[in-house]
Amino acid sequence: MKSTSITIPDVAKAAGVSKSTVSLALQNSPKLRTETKKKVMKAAKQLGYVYNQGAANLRRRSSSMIGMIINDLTNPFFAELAIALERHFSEAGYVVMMANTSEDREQQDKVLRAFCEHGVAGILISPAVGTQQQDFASYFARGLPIVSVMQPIPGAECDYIAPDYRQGIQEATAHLIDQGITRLAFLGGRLETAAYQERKKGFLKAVEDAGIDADNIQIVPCPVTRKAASEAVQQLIEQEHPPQGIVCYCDIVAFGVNFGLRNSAFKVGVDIAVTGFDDVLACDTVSPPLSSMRPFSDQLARLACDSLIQKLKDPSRPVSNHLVKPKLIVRESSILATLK
Amino acid sequence: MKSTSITIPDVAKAAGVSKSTVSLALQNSPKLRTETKKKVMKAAKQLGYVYNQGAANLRRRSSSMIGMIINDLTNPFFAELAIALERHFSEAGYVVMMANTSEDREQQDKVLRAFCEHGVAGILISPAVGTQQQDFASYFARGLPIVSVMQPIPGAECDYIAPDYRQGIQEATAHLIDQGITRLAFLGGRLETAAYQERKKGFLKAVEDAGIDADNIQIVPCPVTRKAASEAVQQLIEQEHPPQGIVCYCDIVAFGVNFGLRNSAFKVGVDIAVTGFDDVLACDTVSPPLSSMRPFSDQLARLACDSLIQKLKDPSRPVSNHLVKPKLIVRESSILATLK
DNA sequence: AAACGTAATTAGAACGTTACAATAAACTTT
DNA sequence: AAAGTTTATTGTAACGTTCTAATTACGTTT
Repeated sequence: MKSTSITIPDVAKAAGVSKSTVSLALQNSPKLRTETKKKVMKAAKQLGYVYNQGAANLRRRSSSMIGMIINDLTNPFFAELAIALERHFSEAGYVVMMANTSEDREQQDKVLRAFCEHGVAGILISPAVGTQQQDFASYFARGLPIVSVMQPIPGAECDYIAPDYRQGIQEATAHLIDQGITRLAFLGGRLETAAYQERKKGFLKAVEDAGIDADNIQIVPCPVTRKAASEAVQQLIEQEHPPQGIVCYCDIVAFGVNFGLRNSAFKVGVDIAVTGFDDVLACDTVSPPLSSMRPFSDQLARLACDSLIQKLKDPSRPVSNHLVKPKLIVRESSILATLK
Repeated sequence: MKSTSITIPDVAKAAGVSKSTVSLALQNSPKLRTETKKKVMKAAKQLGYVYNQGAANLRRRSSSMIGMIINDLTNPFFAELAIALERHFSEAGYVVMMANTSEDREQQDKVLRAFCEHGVAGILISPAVGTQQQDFASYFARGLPIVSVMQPIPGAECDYIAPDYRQGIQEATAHLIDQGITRLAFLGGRLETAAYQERKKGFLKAVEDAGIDADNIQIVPCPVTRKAASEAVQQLIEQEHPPQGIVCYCDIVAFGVNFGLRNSAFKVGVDIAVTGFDDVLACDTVSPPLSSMRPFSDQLARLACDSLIQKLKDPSRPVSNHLVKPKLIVRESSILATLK
C-alpha cells in the first residue's frame, strides 16, 4: 500500500535506542524508565509511526479482532444488538469484523471461514435458521472461542446468551389474560428454531395457568417479516371467532399485525390487544405505541461480550449460559378499550 | 490461541513438495501443473490447514480488509446501507470491519486509528456531523484510500457517493405542490451538514418554481430522531396557519411526524400530506404507508464499493463523485383526501 | 574497592507467508 | 547429441513485530 512506511527500527534509530526498547515502550512496559518511554513516544509521534497489529498478531499468535455474525440485520432489534455489541467490544479494545448472513447457512459458512483466515480471536454469532452443531465442529476442535446469542447452537458446548423467551412470552400472555381476554393467538416465528419453541411454551403455560380452553387459542407461525405477519393476521381475523389478543413473536411481527389490521374492523389497542417482543426503539413512537417485552439488549450485549472476552483470556473456562429476564413495557397497543 | 496450528511447511511436507510450491498452489498459480496443485490441495484439506491472511498481508504489504464507519446505525436507512455494503464487499472477497460512531467525532477518530493499525486496505465512511478534512489529513497523506457516502468530507479530495438530495427533495416538494398544496414546511435535519443544505436548496427551488410566497413556507431543522421530529411537528401545527404539506428530511423524521400528529386534528394522508426520504423497508407497512424518495441504496452501496475497490487497485485514479437520482414512490401519506 | 544484586537495555531468532532469483526438468531446435 | 528454450519447482530472504536470553549499567553491601 504505502511506498515505505515507518516501522519500529525507524523509531528506534530516531530515538537512539534499540528495536526492543521501542517495542517495550509501545506497550508501556514497567521495565523501562519513564524517561526512555517518553523519548520513544515522542520520536514515534514525530515520525508518524503507526503500529502494525498484523505483524504483532503474527508474532504473538493472537489477535484483538472479533468476528460478529448476525442472521438478520434488517430486523431493527438485531441492528440495535449489533451496535451495542460493537460498542462494548470497541471499549474493551477489540475491533469487530461484521457480517450479515440473511439466514443463509452457506453464507454463514463462508464468512466463518473468512474470519478465521483473518485470525479473529473469537466469534460472536446469532446463528442462521437451521444451523447445526457440525457447522462449527472444526472450529470448536481448533479451540476457537464461540459465543452464541439469541439462538442456541443445538448440541454445541458453547456459551449462549439470550432473553428468557419462555418467561417473557408467558408474562406477555398473562398480561392480556389479566384484562379479561379469553380468545388468544400466538403469532409469528419459525417453527424450526429453539427461540420459537421456547416462546410457544411460555404462551401455552400462561394459557394453561388461566384455564383457557384449547379451542380458544391459536398458534400460527410465520416468517419474521412485516409483510408475512400482516398477511397472517388478516387470515386470523376472517374467522368466526377471531382472537381478542395477539401475542406476537417479536416487534417486527407486531408491526406487521398493526399494518394488517389498519383497514379492518379491529383497531389495535381498542378492539384487539397486541404485544411484541424486543422493545425496539420504534415501539415508543409508532401508533399505537406497542407494548413489548424489553430484553435489555444492552445487557445482553454486555454479557455476550464479557463471556467471549473471558473465554479468550481463559480458554478452559467452563461453558456458561445466561437467560436474561425481560420486562413487560405496557403501552397502548395492549390495552383493550372495549373491556374497560 | 492454538496450541500448534498447521502451516504451509506442514502441508509441503505432507505433499512432498517445497513451501514455495504450496504457496503457489494455494493461489492457484498457472505456473504449477494442475496435478501438483491437486496434490497440494488434497494434503491441505486433509491436514485441516487454514490460510493465515495476517502473515500473507505482512509479507505482501497489502490486505483485503475494509473499514466501514457509519455515523448512525440506529437509523434503519444506514443499517440497510451497511448491510448492502457488507454484502458487496464480501462478494468481492473483502472482509469488513465495522464501527458505529453515533455521530461522535472522537469515536470516529478512535476507530479510524484502530482500523489503520489493523491494516485495512481502505476506508468507507459515512462521516459524523462536523467532520473536517483535517480529521483525515494524515490518512490521506499516507495514501489510504477513502470513500465517503451520504455526506461529503468538506474540502477533501476523495470519492463521494450519495443520492442527489437537492433534486430529490425538489421532486418531493413539487409532488405536494402539484396537489394544490400552498402552505408547506420542510422539517428535520441538522443545519451544519451538507446533506441538509442540499435538501433545503431543493425545497426552496420547488417552492420558488411554483411561485409560492415566502410567508407560506417554513423551514425547521431538528435532530434526526423520531422523538425530536414528533415534538417539532407539534409546534408546527399549533400555529394559526399550519402547513398542509410537510416535506421531511428523511423517513425517520416522517415517522416522527406521523407519531406527533396521531392525536391531533390533522390526519396524515387526509388533512396533511407528508413525504419522507430514504424509502426504508418500513415505509410500505406503516400506516399510512409513507411516500418517500427511493435512493436506491443497493446501487449506492455498489457504487461506493466499486469506487473503493477501483482505488485500491489503482491508487492514482482520479477522484470521482456520484450523485444517484432518487425516485419518488407515492404511497398514501402524501395524498390529500380533502383536496381530491 | 571488589563483589554482588538489581534494574535497564539490547541482540537475535522466530511468527507464516510471498516473491525473487536460481535451479532442475522437460522439450525443441540445430 | 549438444546447445538452447521453455516449463516446473525450490532456496532464501524478507515483511514488522515480540520475547527470551544475554548484556550492560547502576547502586549496595561487604
